[in-house]
Amino acid sequence: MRRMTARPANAHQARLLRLLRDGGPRSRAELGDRVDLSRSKLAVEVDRLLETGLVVADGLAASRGGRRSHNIRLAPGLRFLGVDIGATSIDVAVTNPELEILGHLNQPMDVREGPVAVFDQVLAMVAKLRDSGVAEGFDGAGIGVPGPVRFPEGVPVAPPIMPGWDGFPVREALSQELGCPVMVDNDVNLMAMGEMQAGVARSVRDFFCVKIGTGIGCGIVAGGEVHRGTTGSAGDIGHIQVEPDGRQCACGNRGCLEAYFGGAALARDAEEAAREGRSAELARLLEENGRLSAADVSTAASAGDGTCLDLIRDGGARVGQVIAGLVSFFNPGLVVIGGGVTGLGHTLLASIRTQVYRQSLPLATGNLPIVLGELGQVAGVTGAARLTSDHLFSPA
Amino acid sequence: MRRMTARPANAHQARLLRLLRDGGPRSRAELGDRVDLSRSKLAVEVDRLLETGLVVADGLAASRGGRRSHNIRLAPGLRFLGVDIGATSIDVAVTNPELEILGHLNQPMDVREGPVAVFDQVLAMVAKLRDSGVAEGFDGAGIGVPGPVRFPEGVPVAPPIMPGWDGFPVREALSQELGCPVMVDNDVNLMAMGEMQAGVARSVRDFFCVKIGTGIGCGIVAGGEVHRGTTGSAGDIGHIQVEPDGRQCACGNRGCLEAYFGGAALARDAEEAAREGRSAELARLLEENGRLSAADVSTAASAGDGTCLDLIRDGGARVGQVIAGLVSFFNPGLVVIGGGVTGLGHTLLASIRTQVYRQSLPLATGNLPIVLGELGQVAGVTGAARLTSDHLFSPA
DNA sequence: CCGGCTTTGTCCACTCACGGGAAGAAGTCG
DNA sequence: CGACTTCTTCCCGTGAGTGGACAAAGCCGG
Repeated sequence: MRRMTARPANAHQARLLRLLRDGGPRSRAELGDRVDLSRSKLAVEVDRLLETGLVVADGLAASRGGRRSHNIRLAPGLRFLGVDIGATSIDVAVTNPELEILGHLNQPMDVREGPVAVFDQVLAMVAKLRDSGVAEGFDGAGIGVPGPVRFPEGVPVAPPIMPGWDGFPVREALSQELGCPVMVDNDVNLMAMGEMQAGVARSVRDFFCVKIGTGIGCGIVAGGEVHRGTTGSAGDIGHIQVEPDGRQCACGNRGCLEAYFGGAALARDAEEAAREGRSAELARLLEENGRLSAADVSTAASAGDGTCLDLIRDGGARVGQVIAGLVSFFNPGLVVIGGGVTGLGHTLLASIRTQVYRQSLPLATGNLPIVLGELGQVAGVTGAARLTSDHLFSPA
Repeated sequence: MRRMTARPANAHQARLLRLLRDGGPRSRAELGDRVDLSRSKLAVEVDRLLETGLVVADGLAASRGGRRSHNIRLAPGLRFLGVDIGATSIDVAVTNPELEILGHLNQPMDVREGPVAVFDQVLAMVAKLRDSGVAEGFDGAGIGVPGPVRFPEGVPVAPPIMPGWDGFPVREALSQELGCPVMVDNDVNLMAMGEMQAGVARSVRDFFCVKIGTGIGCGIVAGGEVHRGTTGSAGDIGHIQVEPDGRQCACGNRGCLEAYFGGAALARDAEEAAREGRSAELARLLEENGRLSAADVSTAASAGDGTCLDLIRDGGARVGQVIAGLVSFFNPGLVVIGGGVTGLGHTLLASIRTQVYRQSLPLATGNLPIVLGELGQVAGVTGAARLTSDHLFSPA
């Protein structure tokens, strides 16, 4: 099953490949308009790409007033695999060379079951996608895990919520199984890359992406590049203190953001509210399922449950408080909110916005959009595919 | 007085110039070891640099076992000017091409007197340095101002503590007066560049630099590059909230960091303590001078005054609280503390460290040095010179 | 349908950057 | 003083890249 996908031989070829990826098929002439190369040079490079099979000719382009040009597109058989391992579920998707999703699967699974069980699941899902006919083999794969990663080696380091994964050679193992190059990164970084590729953050060079799921993390993009930090733990904002001497947090400290908001905290608060009789709706749902989740809060809130709306507003204010600080520090051009709890939608967003606009200085917030991510569940896998293709479409 | 300093013609020449700047004079052979160029190519580029006068031959190098090599150094007549405008004082310095300081002046001055008055002062100081013989003209100048700057244009934008400077064409005006290219940046960014050039942050690629002076700011370096943010206000951490519904701050919000710590807050707290009779030492100093400053607190603290030590410890804890959050977010490899109040020294540092190490996650703090800046008062001007030479030593 | 005009693709000769060999200059060391 | 090493210069071969010329292909008006 091993594929040896060719790699561009130089920066020019890499540039051309990325243009074709992000802008779709184009004529040679249009490519020429975009890159600063002489016509002869361009012809040579395109010919070489055609030879290696990375791009193919694809019919004639529309005329621009003279002789018609031949269209060039990325080899349509190229396939990228994106895997997004969340705390409680796994997403797997296959994309074409333009990073459009051809097939997508989602399956609940607790990451704490450990790398072996998770890998089995991932491989089963990959097999299923393969059987559905969208791909035979892969030219590259990207995988996101919910914890810090030593990026160059592709190995998780000291991940708090995924015991058993510390030091597990994710890249190595997956590359072995799939027979293609594999990139490993933190799931929030991939979400940020996804939104940069196909979502709200297209053409934004400095932004961050707050993912509120079971935990809370943040992908940082500075100058168009993902900032991973010295040990790969940049963006780990779930344990920033929001309340001195506040609630006990699982990490051992007190008053962490995650002790007040995020899927886990929200579920706990909801159960408490249900038991204390503060919300009939929640009590009913608790009775029904035996336990409550963030989704239940979302449901009840849309049904107009006041207690739930308060929970969301309070949580949004906490997150907003943290984001306000980070906005002052980083001065981004955009803030994206994503992750599982985006079901909470505009109530949450409004609450976050209020807090940020009130607390940060006008110069930093003056023209700062705070928006929900566009890609939802596929942000991570899209980002994974982007990371992979960025790597493959760079000089060998 | 106008000088037309030559610029490197290509990236190779720029590389060589920076090597000579940061590593001092070297032989052609040593240069060859550092850059990936053939002997012939290197010889050609060095010859061209010699022709333009940017570098000069300078005697013979020590033998490495064979024929002795000719030393090459940057033209010793090159002069960079660094200007650091603080809230309450101005620093001006002249450096040689290796960015070593040849002459340095400091003068108290309130930035609120406006750009015209400040410029007069700066030009007077420059003239004084010129008269002292360290320079005749300048090949480039860098200037730091205590507020956000639109970097490409070299213009301050909406600076809270320097009314009258908004939109003042600093680059334009200074360039006119000095007859050389001028770069303008935020003072904390320059401090960070200074520490990166000649201080504790040499060879660190991701760090930030917290400057505690009258206000509190933070220079951010990501991937070896200063991060300025979308509107140039990145690092403006003085108004991050540390206490919900806390003290009223001059910015209109409540509970800002600067309402609790920094030169202004410290002076106010000290005067209050003196009036309330909590510190005999402070009361004496207040009587003597009519008012108190951060420096007085420092003096009293070294004399063992308990109230002052408490003030410093409390302030350090507040700053530490903010830094802890930023460390989680950014995961730097180093945190540098600088600015006027570093006179408070190790009491402050200890307090900050305690807070950060306690509050941030082990992975981010495990190997995170938190240190005082090495350069003190010359950090800003050194950074200004560095910024300028970076610009001059890049392809035209 | 034909001939001018535009755009695109191919070819070719010229230039120039670059690398590496050779030889000479300048030192070291025994 | 001679063998060896290191550094510098000279020179030529290679190959990449550019720009112009020309051919091919299409549009459009007559």
